[in-house]
Amino acid sequence: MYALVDCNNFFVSCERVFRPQLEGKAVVVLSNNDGCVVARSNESKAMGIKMGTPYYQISHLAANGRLEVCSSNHILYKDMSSRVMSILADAVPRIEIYSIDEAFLVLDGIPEDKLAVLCPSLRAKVWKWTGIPVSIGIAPTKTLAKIASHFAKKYRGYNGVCAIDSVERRQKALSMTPIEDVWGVGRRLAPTLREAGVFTALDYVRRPENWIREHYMLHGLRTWMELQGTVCVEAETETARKSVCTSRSFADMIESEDEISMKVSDFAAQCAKILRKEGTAASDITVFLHTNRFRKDLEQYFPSASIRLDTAASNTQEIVSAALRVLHTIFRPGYKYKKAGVIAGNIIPADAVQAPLFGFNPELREKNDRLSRIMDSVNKKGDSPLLRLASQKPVHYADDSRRGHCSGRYTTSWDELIEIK
DNA sequence: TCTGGGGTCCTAGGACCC
DNA sequence: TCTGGGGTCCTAGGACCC
Repeated sequence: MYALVDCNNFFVSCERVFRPQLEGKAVVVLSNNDGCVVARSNESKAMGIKMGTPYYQISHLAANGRLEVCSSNHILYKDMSSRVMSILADAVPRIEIYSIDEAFLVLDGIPEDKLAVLCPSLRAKVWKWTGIPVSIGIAPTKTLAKIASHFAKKYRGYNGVCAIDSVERRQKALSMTPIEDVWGVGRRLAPTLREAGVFTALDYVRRPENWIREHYMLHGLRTWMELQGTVCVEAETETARKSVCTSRSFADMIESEDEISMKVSDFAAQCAKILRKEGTAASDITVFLHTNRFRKDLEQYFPSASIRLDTAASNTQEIVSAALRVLHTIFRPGYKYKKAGVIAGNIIPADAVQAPLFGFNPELREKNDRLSRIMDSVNKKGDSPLLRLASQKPVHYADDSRRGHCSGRYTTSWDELIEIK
């Protein structure tokens, strides 16, 4: 059996832990630049505010006091997440952290009588120790556990824990689950399924295997089996990540290549820092630019290009230099850019980097790597890097992202940063 | 005026090999 | 006019997830 533990309205719940006055109120958490809604309390959901709603469309609600607004505070959310996850990890032999607010518990080998008390007590413990409310769904497959957790969240009678542990319960749950709520059925598939007369998860499993295979291929077949209780989405083995991406939308559109270069340098430096932290190196560097897709009155341009380094790298100098070279090939003047990003791909363990036979300068590589290590040790404190390349954003530049409603760093320290300043 | 960020997997089709 | 058969690998793009 699997249990899916899902934190309720996670970002909002994190904010509420430290600002209890938000309890019972309609609250939303906004994305970068206070752009759009990424988390909602039950009260704001009830007001009809949808996920992804642009903030400017609901800002009047905040102005007249009907809605509380928080800018996103990922440092806080990550810390709260690790607290929740460590409690879960202590309780069961095996846990797979699926996202910042969700984890699958692998319940194999836990006797049934213990299972019945484990999940409710775990939920109580997380609540008591962190202040985060969670819902738990228990079922033989991950896809069914997802459905069970929806029920646990939606109906108070379950007290936050719902198990799909018999054929009858499964049938009932499937019949009550709209097809678009099934894990693996997204925005694109749901409308075509409905057109084909598939409205619920039960409709879906009643279709013959061949029909599923023909229209939805391997992915659809897996979901079809999982919904019937056959495990297809296996327990994850710990896999190394394959790419790392840093990208941002800009509060204001940017036209100059110099200014974009500064941003791209920062993004590339951030990717390099993550590579080093994880003990890996990348050899594919991709840079992309976006104009503002919502401005139909402006010329649009969405370029992207990559280069492959001869030798996988993780030092800031080489990654940034590669990113700037790529940027120069795609940048075209005359456009108003709204977003840029850097992706470092083809990631390998740092100790598996192979140098090419020719054209590789080990002394230079060692020098670059050492410099990056030194930068890391100096920059360790605080989150605004003190040492950076000249191509990056100068230290005296203001943080230009919009974050008008940010909460404090209640669980992580500012002291080191203040000391440095 | 104002619209997020970061991932994974799968498939089709092209490039290349003999 | 008419142009094989079989295989692998890589990549771009599309779908999905949170």
